Order: sequence, then C-alpha cells, then structure tokens
Amino acid sequence: MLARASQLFLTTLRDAPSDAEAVSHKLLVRGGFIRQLSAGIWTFLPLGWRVHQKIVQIIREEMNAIGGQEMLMPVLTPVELWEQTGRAEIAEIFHLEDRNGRRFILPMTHEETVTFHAKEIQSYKQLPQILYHFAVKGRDEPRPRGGLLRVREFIMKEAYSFDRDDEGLDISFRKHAGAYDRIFERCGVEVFQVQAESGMMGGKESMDYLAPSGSGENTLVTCERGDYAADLEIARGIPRAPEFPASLGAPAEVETPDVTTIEALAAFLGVDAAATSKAMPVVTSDGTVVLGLVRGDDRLEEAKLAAALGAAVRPATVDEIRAAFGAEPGSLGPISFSGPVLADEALREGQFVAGANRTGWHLRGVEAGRDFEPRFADIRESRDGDTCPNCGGRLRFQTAIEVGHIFKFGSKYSEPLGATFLDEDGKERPLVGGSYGIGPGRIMAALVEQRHDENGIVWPASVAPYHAHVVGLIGGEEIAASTASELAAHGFDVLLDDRVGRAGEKFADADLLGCPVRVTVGKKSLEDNAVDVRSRAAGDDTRVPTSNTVNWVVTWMEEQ
RNA sequence: CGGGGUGUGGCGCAGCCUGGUAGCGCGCUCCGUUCGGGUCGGAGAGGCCCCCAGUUCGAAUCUGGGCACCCCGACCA
Repeated sequence: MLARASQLFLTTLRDAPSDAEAVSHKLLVRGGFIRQLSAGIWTFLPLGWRVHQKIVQIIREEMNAIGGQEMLMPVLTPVELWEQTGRAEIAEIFHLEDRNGRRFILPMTHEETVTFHAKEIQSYKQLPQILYHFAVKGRDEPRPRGGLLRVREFIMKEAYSFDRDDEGLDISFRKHAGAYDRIFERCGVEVFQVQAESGMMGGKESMDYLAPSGSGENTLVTCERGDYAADLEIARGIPRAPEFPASLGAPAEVETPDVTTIEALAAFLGVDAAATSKAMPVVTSDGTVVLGLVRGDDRLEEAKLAAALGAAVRPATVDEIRAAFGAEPGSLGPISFSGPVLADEALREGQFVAGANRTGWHLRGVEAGRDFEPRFADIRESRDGDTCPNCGGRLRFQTAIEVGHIFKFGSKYSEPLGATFLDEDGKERPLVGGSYGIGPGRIMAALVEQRHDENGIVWPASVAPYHAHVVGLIGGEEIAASTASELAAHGFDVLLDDRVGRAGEKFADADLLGCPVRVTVGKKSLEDNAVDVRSRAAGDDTRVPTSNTVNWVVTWMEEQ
C-alpha cells in the first residue's frame, strides 16, 4: 500500500494545543492523528484511524484464534432492557428519547444486549459461546481528560463468554487472558495484569491490564524483582518497621496543645511517626460512624476500607466527629470510642500514640488487643518504601492507563434477563457469563506514552500507520517514487513524502509521525548510488545501495 | 459536583488594568532566493475578539447573566 503525502489529509502542527498536558495528547494532536470535537469527544483522522485499525485487526485475529465470533450490536438501546438489570440508574449513562418519547440509552457496555440475544441458547449442547464486537460506547464521564486517556465516546472491543457452569467460565476466562497477553505483546505495549476491583460492573474474579505511562488515572505497583503487580487501590505493600519507644504498662495521657498533625505530634513527642496512629472517622451508607485507624505515617485507602466494610463510605463531618468522639479532629483515638474500630494490620504489633478523644491530649503506650478491640484489615495505602508481600523486594510506583479488563459476571445478567438453558437432566439453569474489554484508543495512547522522544512518536511496526516513510529530497524524487513503489509491492505500507518542501520540514514530520523505517533519497546519497535508511528508534543513518534498499528493509523488518 | 484557570484568524500568544479604526510569531497564497534537520527577503489572504443583555457618543476592553474548554479533586466497566 502506497500513500503520497502530497495528497493525504496530513495536518501536522508545529505547536501542541496549549491545554494539552499528556504526552500522548500532544503528540497525537501534533501528528494529525486525532482532533477534538468537544470535551472527551474525538475524531480519528485518517492517520490515527490507520493505527486504530491495525490495533483492531490484531485484537480481531487473537479473538478469532480462541474461537470468538465477531458480530455487531447496536448503540441505540431501549432503556427497559437496562431497567431489568438495574443499571439504568448509573449516572454515566447517556439518555435520549425518540420522537414519540420512547426512552433509549447509549450503552457503556453490552452485557444486557448480548444476554438478550443469548436467550436463544436453549441447550447445553450449544455451549460454550464466545461472542464479540467492536462498538462505540457512550459514557457521560464527569471529567474527561488527557486526550484519549479518558473520553466520553470511544470504541471498545467487548467479548462475552457463555458457559454452562463455573468450570466452563474458568476455561473461557483463561482463554481470554491468553489472548490478551498475545494482543498486548503484538501491539508492542508494556502491560501488567493485576487484580482489580470489579466496580460498577459487579461480578466475581476480575483482572485489569495496566500499561505504565507518564499520564494516567491508575497507579501501578510492581515489585522490582517482577513477582508482584497490583493496582494501588488494592496493593498489599509491607511497610517498614517502626522504632517503638519503651513500652508502658498502660496508656498514659500526655498534653499536646495545638498539635493536630502527625508530623507535629511526632516532633513534639520525639517519636517515630510510624509509632503513632492516625484516626480517620468515616460514615457508612447506613449512617454508622466507623473509626478507620492507620499508622501515623500511612494514608487510609478508602477503596480498601469500603471493601472491608462492604459498604460505601464518606469522611465524617466535623459535627459528626464532635458528636461521636466528644473531641476535635486531631485528638481522636480508639480508646473510649463506642463505635466500631477498623484498624490497619500494621497496628497489630507494638505500642503507639493515639488521640485521647480529649481535645489537646494524646495517649502514649496504646496497644491494640490490650487497650481496645479493633477489627483488623488491610486499609492503608501502599507507598514508596514498602516492600513486596511475596519476596520482600522493593516496590515501584508508576502511573498507568487501564487498557483492558476481564471479569467473570456469572449469572448477574442471565438471571434477571431470563437467559437459561437446559442441561442433560432437563434442568433449567442460567447461563454463566464473562465479559472482556479492550480499548484500542487507550492502547494507542499508552503506546505513545511509552514510545516517544523529543521529536515525536516511535510506533512499533505492528501498528505504525506506515511501515516505511520514504522522504524524497531535491534530485531524488524519481528514485524515491520507485523505491516507495517497490517497497509497497513487497507488501509494506509506505508513505512517500513527495511534497515540495525543504529537507528539515520533511524530517521533522517523519520524526513526528513515527514510522519505524525512514528512507531518505536525495542528491547526496545518490552520488554513491545509495539511499540513507534509518530506524526511527535508533536514529542513525545507514547508507544502502539503491539496488539493495528493498532487501535491507525486508531484513530489518524481519528482525523486529 | 467542589476548587482553580482560559475563551482574540488554522496553531501559539499580546492587547483588557487606564474604552477610541484589532496586533505579533508560526502556518497559508504568490514572487524571488535557498535546498540533507523547520532558509532568507518581499507582497498578500484570512478575525460576529465565545454568546446575550446592559453602561457609554463609542465596548475585545467596564457591569450582569449564560455557555464552552482545560487543570486539580470527587467519580470511574
């Protein structure tokens, strides 16, 4: 395939839009891959769509390889279907009406729709099934951001598996995990599989695929030795051991006037901040005030706390705190508090300082189990300095983009929607399902985040808009055109820069667009009957005889 | 939804405080020049200054009200 730059909708920009922050946002816009239409709503320009399509094709091939059957389900969806599963209430859903006032939604996923169709499955003999499609999703995000990182409309590959039982689902789940590994590998994007919260989708086993990047919404925690990876929200890092002061036989009150922060408390008492405790009162959805207690140098991880309590929580207000503790924030503690106390595991051992529930006073020598009876759970946010729960290695923290998610939803949708089949005994049973998503646009953004330099993008050959970028300079126009044709004839996607322009501008555009191989054809090398070839990643020219150009590129590509 | 910020040719910005014919750089068109890392010079085209209302002889500029977009947070399959 051969494209001529002189005829393409090529819209490179010298400057990035001033409001762009993320590298992927800047470079994809500058390179003319994408353009914004509205907040979180993006057009893929021809160049960007080529990349998107290449990613889509890789996904398609790997889905087909595990027996997936491609289909297409509609975007317009009658709201009644979602009312049956209770998901119509989700705030992120776009609602609209037709001319007769009939209500529709733009679905964020297609579980309801695919399960509606799965009702045609009647017998265990028709199972298992893997169905998938690439479809436009609508999500009324409260805050879109970062170019393609978080958008309100996007294409997602969604696959759905239907099995007769949990064992079958397990097999389907593992097939998808294998396919996902191959997809990300082929796309050239670095990804970690981590345990995930299932969030608003509900369900059981759930894995996220996180791609480390300079910008993103998740924090990926990995062990330096490579045997642990988790999302920060559930990461189980091991905190350093505190330096405890001498033990006391019983808690002792100490006046701490105007000391309301941990730093001030530790300094005032001359103790390690890790030998203090931090009281975080929260209120559950039923109105109970619960005291979350973490080590002084730790932060409470609300997601863990909510998971441990099995309920959504919010921070208590100052009035609620006064009513429940009889003291101001800054002097709160577990002793003499009548409500439930959920203490972090790190507080199991040793004696620490706690608020006295008396404004301006703390207690030294407080010991969990002796002085108060908490429930223990892991509720601290893992942080720099923690070690790996598996091997004791150091943990690393980096921002990441969620590029895929697989999870088991069981009969969560088949039961309310009545999608059942008959087993060998003639017994009616609900279909057991799984759901598997990948965002090609997010893979694209993650790739740019992971693979760029100061001049532009460095695409992997598998998803690059073109394999080779042939730059024709003055005096080299004809050889450039014939070289481009030859490369195209060998099956490469080739971009020929046949525009009238200076070398510098063409090189700058080539670097920005990021095709893996650049072939420069100009007078300088043609004097040696040669062209200059370079890989975008390595960045240095190799002079190759014109007669050998195609061979060189073929060989180079095979090495990739 | 809370906090902060920005709306002026395609992109990046100045002008606004102190009202008086709308400017700069890049890009674009044409001419010449240069020609392997965004040449140089000249001549041009292109703007309901986000919208509405008000104040004023006169509003990009002042006042009020909207809207849009960005960033931080909350939220997030």
